[in-house]
Amino acid sequence: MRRVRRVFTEDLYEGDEAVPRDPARAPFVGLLLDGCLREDATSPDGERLFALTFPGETLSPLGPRRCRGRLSAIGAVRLLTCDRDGFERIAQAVPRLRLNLLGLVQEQLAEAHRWQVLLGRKNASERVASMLHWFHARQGAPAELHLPVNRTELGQMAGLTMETVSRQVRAFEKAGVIDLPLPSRVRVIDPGALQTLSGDARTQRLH
Amino acid sequence: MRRVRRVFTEDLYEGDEAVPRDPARAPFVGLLLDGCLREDATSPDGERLFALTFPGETLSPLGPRRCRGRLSAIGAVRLLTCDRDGFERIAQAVPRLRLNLLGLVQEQLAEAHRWQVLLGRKNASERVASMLHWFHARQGAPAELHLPVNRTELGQMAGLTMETVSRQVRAFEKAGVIDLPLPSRVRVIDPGALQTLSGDARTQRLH
DNA sequence: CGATACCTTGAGCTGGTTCAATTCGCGTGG
DNA sequence: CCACGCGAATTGAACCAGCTCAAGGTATCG
Repeated sequence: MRRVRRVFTEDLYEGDEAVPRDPARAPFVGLLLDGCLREDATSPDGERLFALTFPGETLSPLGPRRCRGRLSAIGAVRLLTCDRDGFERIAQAVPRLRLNLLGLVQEQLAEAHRWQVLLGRKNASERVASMLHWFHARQGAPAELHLPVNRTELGQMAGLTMETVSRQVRAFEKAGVIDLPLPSRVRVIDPGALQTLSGDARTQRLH
Repeated sequence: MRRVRRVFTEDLYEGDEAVPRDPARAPFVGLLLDGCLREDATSPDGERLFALTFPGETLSPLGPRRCRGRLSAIGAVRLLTCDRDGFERIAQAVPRLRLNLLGLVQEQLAEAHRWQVLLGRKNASERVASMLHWFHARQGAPAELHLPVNRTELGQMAGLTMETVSRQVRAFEKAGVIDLPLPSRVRVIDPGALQTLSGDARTQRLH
């Protein structure tokens, strides 16, 4: 444990500050302690929000392809990081860490596949329900879930327009599944209904 | 090299035969020598084609989430595989292999992100052009690209119906970008046009 | 030849986009 | 405190890309 603490450093970022991704300087692995991170992909027509990271989630090492995206802080961020050399040093002592590292990337792969299903097979209502349900679960199922991004950016992640996102969110509010004291604050009244609306309740139950 | 050959085994599969994925028995890493593999995801409403593997591409170890999908052969398949124990043994001798293993999973992550962009941001024409262009490149840019799956399955991957896939493919044929001696055989006349039509030509060039 | 499985094409429908107003939350200055 | 302004969210209405449904067309095989 002492060894781990020597190798990891706690980095602080302000809102909109970029987290370095250049393999030489960037964190090799990271654990998000506080705040949110956003990953923007650079596409031919400007940047678009691609993924969010919530507290307790990890950053895993990036392959050469992945570096194209921008990673930046939303609000104040505390990030526990470790560079490649540091990781090599503790991995030498604790070989099991290498397997954990593989698991980290695999978890991201699973996440990417969930988005693939969302984008490939779900309609607008299911997409928005899925996002709300995922974010709610990933934030530890709080009474009030915080949306760290606006409707346009939710739309970018789900492949929808801001208008469609807004309509679906309001529909859930009218249906009594959520309450919206503010556009960015969502009180989840019925998490089960959200999951059902997301269209993958059965898969979850079968496993 | 001799050590590698002792650890890897060459497995043969027939068309539609399933490749084991149980983490205990499944190939831990694999190199596809001949034929094609398909990966089907089990969703609430039946199985759907998720991804294809072409000769020369690799199979990487699966996280617990990923095992839900079915991996099976399309036609006659030669697969060079290695189980977890075998991998541990040679990795002990050749530490660099561990990093390559990570790179393998990262490559899959990059691929998943390409599909995420396709499904989230592209229209039908761009999706079909992207698929054709990717498959063409991954098969080594042959004069005649082989589509190992039917229109319905192309549609499942791209989030389109078989009819839309058919219409777009015919449109490319009429535009003189491809030729279709048979529905499953695509002579790529103008690979550059395919890439332009796919909508990510600029990104490619910038890098 | 007939059967089968896949592909193609057409016609209408519709979910989601687009475009164009409002409306809301909130900081600012009078 | 209230009017004002601004950015985001919401709402409405028209439109259209892709879906659905239906009717052939075509390669392959026994």
